[in-house]
Parts: sequence; structure tokens; C-alpha cells
Amino acid sequence: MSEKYNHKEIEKGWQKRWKEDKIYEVKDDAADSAKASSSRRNFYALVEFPYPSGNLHIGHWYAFAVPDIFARTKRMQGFNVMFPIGFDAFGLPAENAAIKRGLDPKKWTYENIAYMEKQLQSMGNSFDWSRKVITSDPEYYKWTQWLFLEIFKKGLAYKKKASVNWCPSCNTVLANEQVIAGKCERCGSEVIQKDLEQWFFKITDYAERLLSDMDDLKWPEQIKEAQRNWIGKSEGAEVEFEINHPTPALPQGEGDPKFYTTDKENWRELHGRAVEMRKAPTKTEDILWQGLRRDATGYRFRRQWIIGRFIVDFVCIEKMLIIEVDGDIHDHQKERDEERTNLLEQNGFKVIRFKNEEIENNIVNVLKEIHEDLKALPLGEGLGGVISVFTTRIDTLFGVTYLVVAPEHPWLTEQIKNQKSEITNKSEIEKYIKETKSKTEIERTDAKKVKTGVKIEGVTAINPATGEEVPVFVADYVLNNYGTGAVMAVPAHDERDFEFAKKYNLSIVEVISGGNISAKAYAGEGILVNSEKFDGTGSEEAREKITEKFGEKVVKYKLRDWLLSRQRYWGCPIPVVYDPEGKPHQIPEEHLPWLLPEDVDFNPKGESPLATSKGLKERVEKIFGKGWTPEYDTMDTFVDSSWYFLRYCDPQNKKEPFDKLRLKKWMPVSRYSGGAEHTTMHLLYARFFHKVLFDLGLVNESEPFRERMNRGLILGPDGQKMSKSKGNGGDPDELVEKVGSDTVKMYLAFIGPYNETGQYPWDLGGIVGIRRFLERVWRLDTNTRINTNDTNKNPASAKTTTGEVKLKSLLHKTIKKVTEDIESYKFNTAISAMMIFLNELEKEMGMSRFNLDIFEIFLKLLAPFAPHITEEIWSKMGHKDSIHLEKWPEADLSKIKEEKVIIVVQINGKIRAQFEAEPNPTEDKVRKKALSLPEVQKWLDGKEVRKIIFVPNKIINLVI
RNA sequence: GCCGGAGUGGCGGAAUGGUAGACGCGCACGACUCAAAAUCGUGUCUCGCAAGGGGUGAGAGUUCAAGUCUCUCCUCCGGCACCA
Repeated sequence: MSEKYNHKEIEKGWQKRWKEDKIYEVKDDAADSAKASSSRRNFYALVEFPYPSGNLHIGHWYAFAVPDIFARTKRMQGFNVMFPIGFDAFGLPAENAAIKRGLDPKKWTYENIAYMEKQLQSMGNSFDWSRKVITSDPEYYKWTQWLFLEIFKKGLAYKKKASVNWCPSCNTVLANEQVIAGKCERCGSEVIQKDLEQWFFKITDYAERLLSDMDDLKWPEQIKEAQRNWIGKSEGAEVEFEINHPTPALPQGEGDPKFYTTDKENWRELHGRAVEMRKAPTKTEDILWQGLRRDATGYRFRRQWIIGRFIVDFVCIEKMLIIEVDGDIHDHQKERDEERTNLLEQNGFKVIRFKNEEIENNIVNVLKEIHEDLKALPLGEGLGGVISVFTTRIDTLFGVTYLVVAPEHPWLTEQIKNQKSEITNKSEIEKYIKETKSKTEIERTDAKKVKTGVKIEGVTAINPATGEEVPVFVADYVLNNYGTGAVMAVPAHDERDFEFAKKYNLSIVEVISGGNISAKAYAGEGILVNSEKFDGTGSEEAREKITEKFGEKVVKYKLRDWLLSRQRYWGCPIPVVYDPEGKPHQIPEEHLPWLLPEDVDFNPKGESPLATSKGLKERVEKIFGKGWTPEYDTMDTFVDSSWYFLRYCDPQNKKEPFDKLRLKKWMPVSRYSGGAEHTTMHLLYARFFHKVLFDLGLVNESEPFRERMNRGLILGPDGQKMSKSKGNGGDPDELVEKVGSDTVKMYLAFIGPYNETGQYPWDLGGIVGIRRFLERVWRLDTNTRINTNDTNKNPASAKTTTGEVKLKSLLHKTIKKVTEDIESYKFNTAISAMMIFLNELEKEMGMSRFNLDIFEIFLKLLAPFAPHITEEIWSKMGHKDSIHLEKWPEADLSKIKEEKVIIVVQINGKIRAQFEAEPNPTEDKVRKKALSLPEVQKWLDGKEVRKIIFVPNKIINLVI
């Protein structure tokens, strides 16, 4: 009688042995490895490290146990495989445990890690535990801080005000996930927005590279597309709309009446000239403009701008300063210039002039002088006269009937403050702005809500294409942080604008297309009311032409800078201190790791928990001096996880985060497996981080992950996402206890393709199928040994039967299929192929004695899927070394021989008959045989065969 | 709204343009058993006694041949979304 398949004993035993023998620990160099050979290459198999929540759920199993099949296969295929594991240990749940249950976050976290490690061991994965990384270890976060400082030094970390979700009742900052429908997840009170100074990484500087470098990555197109979406590049144009009052600082009627230009035709002509001049600047003008636009003076300028009936060279937006550039001046010109200067100065402008040589010889000095002049001028009396908009459809410029600015738009802010502004309904606008502030981001961006807005009375903007005056609105449907924070509204061709225009009774002007909008535009016939419907396909060419004339080509991204400050305790401290003036300074390297203090009150006090630490304040004053204060915020945990895969390559390094030479052996990651939910967060952040490190010269490559696979999601049996609160999660521990780790792992691999981001309801029904399969393998083994122990049977001398030839052919087919399917993460069909093989194997066994070699090869194929049971059988068969160190079987294509093939006979594509034949029959043979079949005769019914299609070994199709 | 992906038995899912439903679950029947479980065997898309017909979300097309390619539409899933 055969002994029982006792998974518990087998699995425990082998897990212990593997640990003792360290068979999965990997040396950095292929050459260092015990089984080294010149053909051995390094392979870095990576899975996303888990958050130590305290309990492994079935999703973790899916994430770790299945890619283990791949890692094991690669190892057997002769690669020097690094398959590390660690813990993403900082994060909110630890802190919540502290707040709710008074636990110490550190203790809580490390206890969880210890427990989860045990659970992970029971999985029997081939992880290399010697490279374990825990992000909350000071030995790790020291280097997170160090890297932060490197980035800071490079000017890619900066501070600015940003709003956070704030729960007034809990007295705490909330993460976006903690805000449910605008309410606090915990107490249900209304969440408000609060502005705080926070740290950012300038990921936007890398938008273009993050986009274009993706082309060469071996990633599924889906993931690339999602990232492209997220980065959200759009190419369009910026167009400037002048506000229609020549000098907003002047009350109407003062100064020379000649100064005003109200005549539209005149304005249009003037504008045309200004545009021509902008397009063809002199060398000197260009030098100055480059200086001015680069913010060298700290103020913004416009060039060739219309002031009254003049075009001036440069004018400041914020202050009333005009800069004129002189060429060679003739006397009569000089006179005119003087008159013009007087006129401008009478109207409140300061006019400064520079000679060509001055600018060309010493631009730095000139800019300095301008800066001095600007400083001397009073604030808030600026031109205030331009609103820049971003559009991707400049071809609809002629249809613009109003402008909308975001409530936070700088121009509006300035105008509200400006005493002399001509806006007549300031209080109404201020009220609206206040209302907007009280809305959450989610409320504001709810497209379903009816749009609101307020007309800005007293000012109008001029459509540069038509010279028409159009009203200006403030409305919160315009986002300040995209484009320029202002939009041109084309209600005839944009739904949102249409909705708004209807509500406020604004005019709607259609732009004719018919493919030649540009021609119409040039001819100055831009306005075409109630013309034939605009088809929305104004040509690329039209856009280019209109951009050239009225705007400037620009590229915008949806991607925002990475806000990394968290007003939380359990995270990596930001290694920054503030001097008595409040200026941030980096903490010198010798003070790293900048330790997280432990004398902290976790109960929300309305500020970051670190602010309650006395020890931290004392530490700062002791090191830096009196009046210096610590940074109280910690880092987003995505910073921790942006480089953990680099630390795996050199986890013990005490001198630097990692040694560049060691990285060379492993990076980039050969294959990275993870969840689809990280596509636009972790995966993008890590790419950005890695690129920065590349620019700093710390890593060798600009992309961290050569290949990426996203897995699907395991749902609860109810089709819902699994969670503790719903109680629909499967408990893997219990399951492993019952059927064994091998069965659970293999079942997870069997339920569907792993390389597709589908969703699988967790249904235990099918798991018995896998368990049966493994039991059959177990029984097969037992029988084998009984047979081989029988001295009468000598497999080597036995004659080869037809059955064995068939089996051998199937074996090699199976090797091929399994190998290919593992490579492409289609574990389900690999398992299916092995099942088919086992079915045949059993049949053959029943007929004759058993071929041991074949069974051994089969075991090797199965080893990555069911590491424990195969190891046990392998060892019982008398092998001393682990099966997991065996060489992966190779398919011998010459052994794949069909004994017989089945030829299908079709008539007009319909199957009418089939027959068996020797492999590779000639077309001639097949045709003759087919025609002779009575079924075929019946269907032919004497009709003539017009055409014959022959697919070798498969089909003959007779067309009548 | 935009961008991806997918729709195949009772279920999970297979099918380089070439026999649709592999493999597994479930179910039915049979064997073993006093009986049950386990195990093994047979069957299992559908209409039809059969011959044969129909069938991969719907409709059209290309082809000797379409689940697979093309077009239109529907549904579901995922990403982005007042992004101008």
C-alpha cells in the first residue's frame, strides 16, 4: 500500500532544509556561485514588497507565490537569480494603531513583520531572505534621507504652500483615501482644505523624459498607456488677451485724450504691426527679451505691447515701467520719441531707454538697472493688462466670446489688491473666491455639478484675432494649476463653455471650418455667426498658422509635482532644520540617520505629531543653536519604495546607499511583478527617482525596470474587493493547513492568466482539482518505486513500445509548452499541459513498466509549481541534491513526432469527414483518399471540385 | 467625454486565420463498497430518434475557411477626466 501524501510534514521539513542549506541565497557575481559556469547570467526577479499589515491574505499569496514559479524556473535554467523580499514598513496603519489602541507604532510594525515572515516562510518561496530590507530601519532610512538631500542639493526639492484635507473635528490631516465623499472617514464631519507649507519633488521637470523613455521599455502597452495618460501631455498654444483699458492706473479722462484708442480698426492695425515686430526682433531686442523673460528681474514683461496708440518695446506687467531700445536715431525721430515719452510719463509710466551697445555689451548690468528701477516703483500699480490662456484649439480663436480665469489666478489676485483697479464688483468676486476655497478638490472637480461663476465688471479683454471686446469671468471650473489658470471660452465648440454661456446669456459665435479656416482667418473674416456647423476638425496646418500669428506654441502636462510632506509620525523624517528666520537648511550627513523621536504624543493636536516631541527640539537646538527648529513632517512612503530595489543589491552597505558597481551586476530589474494599482503611482515615482539618481551619477541606467508584469486582482467570492471588514477574504493559513502550500500556490497559478489584469473571484471550488493532481503524482511515484525495486524489471534493457514513443513525443511537447508559458506568465496553460501529460503517463503505466527518466523530467517541470512535493519525491528516489538545483529540461524538437495525424476533410469549409494517416502525407495522397470516402462522395454528389486547399497534416478543403 | 482591454458552456478558462469549448471544477451514470467517502471509468454546447442543423455580445464585410482580420453598434472592466 502506498503511504499518504502528508503535505504538512513534507512542507515543514523541506522549508527547514532549504533554509539551512541556503540554496536560495545568491551571490552578487555569477562566478561566485557554487554552480557557476561561464554561461550563468544574473537575473533580478522582483516582486513589490508588502506593507506589514500583520496578516498575509490571499492577495499576498497571489502576489508572491506565483512569481516564485518564474524565479525558480529561471534558477533551474541556469541563471544566477536574485529574488529578494522586504517590508514597506512606514505608513498610516501603524499610526492608527497608536491612536486607536495606544500601541507603539514601532513595536506594532516589527511584531507584524515577525509574524508575516513566519507566514511567508510557510509559502515556501525561494526568497533570498539574507537581503531583507525594512524601510523603517534607521540603517535604511538614513539613506532615504541622504538621497533626499542629494535631490535637494540638485534643486529638485522645494517648498511651497499646498492645501491638505483637514478634519476639524479629528484635528488632523487626512489622506485622500480617508476622505469619503467629502467627509472624514472616521467621524463623518465635513472635510475642509487647509493651506500648509509643504515639500515637493519637481517631477514635472522630468515629464518629457518619463514619457519618451517609455518607448524602449519592454512593458505591456496598457501600462505605458496609463502612464502617458497620467502625464497627460498636450500640445497647444498660449494666447495673450489684452485687457481693454490702456492704463488701468489712470482714471478715464486724465492725460491726453489722443492717448486712448477705442477705434477697433485702428487697434487691429496696430496689433498686426506689433505681431510683425515680435516675430522679427532685432538682435538687441532679443538679448534683452531673453533676459527679461527668464525672470532675471523678478517681474514679468511683455514685448511690443500696445499702450494707447503706441507700440512700446517692453512693458512690465506688475509695475508701470516701459523699456525702450534705441537704435541709430535720426533727429526727426528723436523729436517724436521725446513727445511719446512725455505722453507716456504724463500718464504715469516710467520710461527708461537703453542704447543698443549697452545691451549688447553688458546685459547683466542692464538687467540689474532695470531691477533697481522696478524696486523703486510702487507696487500694485501695474499694467495688469494681460491674461494669457492655454488652448489646444487655437483654430477656434475667432469664436472666443469670453474669458474665464480661475479664482486663484494671479492677475485676479493682483487686481483685487490693486486700489486703482477698475473692477467694480470686487466684493462680489471676493465672496465667490471665498466660497470656492471652502470646497474640496473633489467637489470642485465634479463635472456633473452646474457651473458657477461671476462676471468681472469694469474690465473687458480683447480678442487678438478679431479685436472684439469680450467679458471676463471668474469661475471655479477653471483650474489654476493647469495651463495658465485662464481659458478662452468658445461656447460654440466646447460643451463646458456652452453650458456656461447659456447660463449667463453670453453670445455664441461659431467658427466655420470646411477645411480652410486658416484662409478665412487670414482674410480677417474670422467671425461667422450662425454659419454651417463647425466640424471640430480644423486642420493641424490651420492651428500652426494661427499660432504663428496670434500665439506661442507650448506644451503642457497634467502631471503635478510630487507632494511628499506628510503630517504624520510613522514615516521617514525629512532631514531639514530651520534657522531662526525660518529658512530651511539640510542636516549634515554626519547627523544621519536623523532619527524619528519616540517621545511623541500620537493623539491629534492639530499639527504634525513630531511637533509634540521635546527631544527633537532639544536635539536641534543642541546641534544647530538656539532658535533653530526641526521639520515636523515626514516623507510620503512612496519615497521609501522608490529605491528599495536598489538597496536589495547591496543591503549591508554602511558607507553609501548602494555601491554603483554592485548595481551593475543586477540593475535594471529583469522582471518586476506587481499590482495594477501601482501603475501611475509607485511605478512612475520610482522611474522619476531613478532618473534623478542617474543624473546625479549614482546609478548606471536611466530606467529601473526592464520588464514589468501587472497581475490581476483576486476578488472575494461575492465579487467584491476582499477586505477584513467585509469578512469575505479567504484565510490562506487555514487553507495551507488543509491542502498544503503547493496546492494553494498551484491553484492560484491555475485560475487564469497571470499576465492579464483581470479580476478573479476567489472560488475554492476548483482547488480539489489541483490537490487531486498532486496526489496522483504522489501515487505515481510510490508505484514507480515499487516497480523499480522489483529486480526483474530493468528499464534500460526493455524494448521501446509505441506507447513510449508517443509518450516521449508528448513529453517534449510538454517541456516546450511549459517553458514557453512560464516565460510569458501563462501558468494556467502550463499546468494544463502537465495535467495532460500526467493523464497519458498514467495510461502508459497501466500497460507496461514505467520509464523512470520520463518521470524525473516531468518532476523537474513540476518543481517550480510544487516545490515541496517534488523535492520529497526526488529525494525518495535517491537523489542527494535538491531538485531545485537541477537543470531545467530542454525540449528536443526531433523527439516530437506524431505517429498518426488526423486529416479533416471539408467541403466548402464545412467538416464532412476525417481520417487517420501517416504523418506528412502528400497533398496528392490526401486528395485521393478524401475523394474516395463515401461521406465525401455523398456531399460532392457528382459536382466538380473547383479548388482544393490543403493544409499539411491538418485539413483538405474541397471547394465545389 | 477621452484612452486602453475584454465579451466563448452551469463556473474558472483553452484555441500560430485551419476540427470552438483544451485542462480543471461542477453535474450525470457506471465500477469498487454492506454502505458512504475516497478512487477509477464513461458522458457532459445546443436542437434532433437519426441524417443533419445551429452556435464564441449584435449586425455587416474580407476569406476556400473567422472566436481570431475589417467596419458599425451594444455591454462590462480598467485608466484619465471641468486638463480648455
